[in-house]
Amino acid sequence: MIQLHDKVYTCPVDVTLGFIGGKWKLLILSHLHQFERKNYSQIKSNLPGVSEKMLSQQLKELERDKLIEKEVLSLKPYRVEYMLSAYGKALSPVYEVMSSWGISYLKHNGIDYMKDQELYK
Amino acid sequence: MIQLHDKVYTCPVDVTLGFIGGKWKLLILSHLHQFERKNYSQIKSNLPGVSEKMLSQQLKELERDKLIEKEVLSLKPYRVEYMLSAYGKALSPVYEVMSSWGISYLKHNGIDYMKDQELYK
DNA sequence: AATATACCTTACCAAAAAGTAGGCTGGAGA
DNA sequence: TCTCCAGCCTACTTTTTGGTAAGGTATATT
Repeated sequence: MIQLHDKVYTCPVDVTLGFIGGKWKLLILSHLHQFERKNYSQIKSNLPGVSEKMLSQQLKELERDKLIEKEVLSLKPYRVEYMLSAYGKALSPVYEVMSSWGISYLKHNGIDYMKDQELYK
Repeated sequence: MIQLHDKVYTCPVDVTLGFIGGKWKLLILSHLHQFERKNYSQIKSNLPGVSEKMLSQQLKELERDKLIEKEVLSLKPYRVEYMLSAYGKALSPVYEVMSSWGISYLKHNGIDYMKDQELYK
């Protein structure tokens, strides 16, 4: 049992899960892993189905927890770019293994993601 | 967009998340990764806070999805052991990276999990 | 005979997470 | 001037998830 920030965790994996759990965070992180840096709208269109509420909420939490960084490109027209921080990059194997596991699962189910992915856009 | 089993996924990571998402599944998997094979009660005591409902539900789903395997040791007194399947083992880097990420996060917050872990039992 | 332990299941309820819908600023382009 | 897009935020509602409590079988232990 680990106590931290008024919460109790059963093990280190549980601690990590506290930061990247939920429906959207790992998706955001792995997209930033794939594409390096992206602005708000680009992330939004990469994650079909995300609502703006969810996206800005999750981005804010990821930023607060130092998994991603936001660079403000301009203020007058407010423009930003998001990218993985060193902490976020340390989880790269997670994004990669989960991605290839998913791809091979799809392959076993007759879906060749690598070949078909342009069809899904 | 990927369509599979009446659901829509945004990418392969999302597909994988469909199998290991939620509060308990990754914890169960990483415990089985650490300890090789365990019976129901051992898993239960390794996951403080899990209810029997959640545990048997999640074990059942993980088994259905072929991430773990159950060996029935005896029927008359019903005794079983759970272990990772090949599919479950393919995610090992996920368990390991998430665990070491958690440990280093704790270290940065003044908790030396490796040193202190016997204290928490 | 009573209790304890392993291994579950089910019905019901509460909390957390996520979705909907709207609104707001400040350019840029027609 | 009107509309569009980037980049958000907030109130409200719904869905999903997880928790509680109880029940149930079979065997071993005291």
